[in-house]
Amino acid sequence: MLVDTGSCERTPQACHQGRSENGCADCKVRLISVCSVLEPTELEELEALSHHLTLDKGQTLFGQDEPAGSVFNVIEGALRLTRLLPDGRRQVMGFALPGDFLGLALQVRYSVSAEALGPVRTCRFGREDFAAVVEAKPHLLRSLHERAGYELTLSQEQMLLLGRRTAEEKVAAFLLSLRDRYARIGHSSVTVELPMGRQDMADHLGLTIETVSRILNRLDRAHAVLLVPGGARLIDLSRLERMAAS
Amino acid sequence: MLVDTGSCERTPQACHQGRSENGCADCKVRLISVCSVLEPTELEELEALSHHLTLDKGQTLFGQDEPAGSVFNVIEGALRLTRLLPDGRRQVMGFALPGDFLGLALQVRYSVSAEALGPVRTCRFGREDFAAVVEAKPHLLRSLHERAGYELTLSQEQMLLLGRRTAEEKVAAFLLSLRDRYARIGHSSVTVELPMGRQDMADHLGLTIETVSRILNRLDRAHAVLLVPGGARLIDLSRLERMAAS
DNA sequence: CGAACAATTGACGAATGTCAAGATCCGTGG
DNA sequence: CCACGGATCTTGACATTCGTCAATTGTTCG
Repeated sequence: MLVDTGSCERTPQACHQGRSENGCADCKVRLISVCSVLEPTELEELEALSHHLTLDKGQTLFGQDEPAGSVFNVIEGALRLTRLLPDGRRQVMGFALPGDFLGLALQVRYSVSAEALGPVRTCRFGREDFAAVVEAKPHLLRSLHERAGYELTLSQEQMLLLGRRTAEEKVAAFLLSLRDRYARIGHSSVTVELPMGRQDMADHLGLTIETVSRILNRLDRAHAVLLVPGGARLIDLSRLERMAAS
Repeated sequence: MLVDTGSCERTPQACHQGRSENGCADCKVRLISVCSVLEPTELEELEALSHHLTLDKGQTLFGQDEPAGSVFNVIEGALRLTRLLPDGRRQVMGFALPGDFLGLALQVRYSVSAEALGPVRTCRFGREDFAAVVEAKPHLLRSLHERAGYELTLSQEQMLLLGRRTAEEKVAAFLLSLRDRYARIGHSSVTVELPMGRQDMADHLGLTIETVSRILNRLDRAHAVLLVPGGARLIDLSRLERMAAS
């Protein structure tokens, strides 16, 4: 069961806030985030509106259908983005990694909830504030739109996976896609970090926790991957790629 | 099997082109399309760049991974948007209806292929032309971005369906969501048009054609729906809603 | 050390897929 | 108008994948 220690939006006093010590100029994710399209002066303008916000493992950044008061840049850590069915069945729509922007559709309500998988650092903006900046800077909107297009492509890939792949293909494709996403943000390694638990993977892939566990261990025994605590080393990439049937 | 009579982009001479007789001013979908945010003078400007294009049933408007030469407003008819796995398994990502804009992410390649489910009329723009207009009109970009957000929400809904719903829930939810989409574009009716075949529904819901057929007929026998050629009358809405488990 | 949680493993069952046979629909051409 | 043929849809019998339930092991952290 998930630990819900409350949303930061609803209980702001529970969250560490305040401007980052050194500002946007040496932000770790500046070059991979939406901010990469901003000029130095624009960056300062945005910085004036920013709030630093950190979460601990299990904390909720925002909940599905809540009014979208803020938008966020993920600086460090990972979150899971989920949607619930009334009876409690859960679908993990995706995982947010450093450089990702949460709330990029600028919609009135959040369409998913976002929960920290471990310690997370974010850069928060009031949605209205941010929308005003976007209104004045079409190239920022353009950048958001490009990201939305990328998200759309990712979710199409995920629909193909959920609808038409077998359990083994799903797990293999998941490991490979996670590796690609880490590579995109400059963290390339044969060992893929898996900050989420087995249940999160299952809810992302439309499987049960038992099936995910069985397949991961089968891949391990077959020396296609090497399971390590909190991650998996991809040993036989070409075999995984064949398995994933991409 | 699908009839692929060739892409219009590759064989333009096979397509009826030319400006609509009466222009954008009395375009049937103007008020529900992206064009709804344009002023009369802007509309004329866009009209100058537009080409009318029609398709017959089974024709391909564009193919997955092709360079995105054009973007389209759907004026009349319906298309299926699909992605293929190398071995031929197919996922229908969605169905495009009148008022929908194809290519709204303005990406370099199409991420899906689009095939006409029946006679289709579209309004075509060269992607570069359209992008230039968008560049000059931030409120048009804003409108595209809003639509992208809506698409993102739809695809999250679909991921939840594919990953966590049972076959019966999938079919019920599909019928209801189609009804909602028709209502959105001003075509409300208890009888939902089903311009796609059973195989298309199956590939959209992550099921087989036999399962879709069995469930639709079971719903019919249970008087929850009434199957009619090319559509379904939703008899017992509240039962369907309970089934869909939304 | 021990309690709580997370992951693994096995035995079994159910939902859905597969295969195969018919029925129905629909456009075409006589 | 009717008859034909192909495509689409329906239905049944059976197979398989994956889920369910339950027990066990492993891990984390006071």
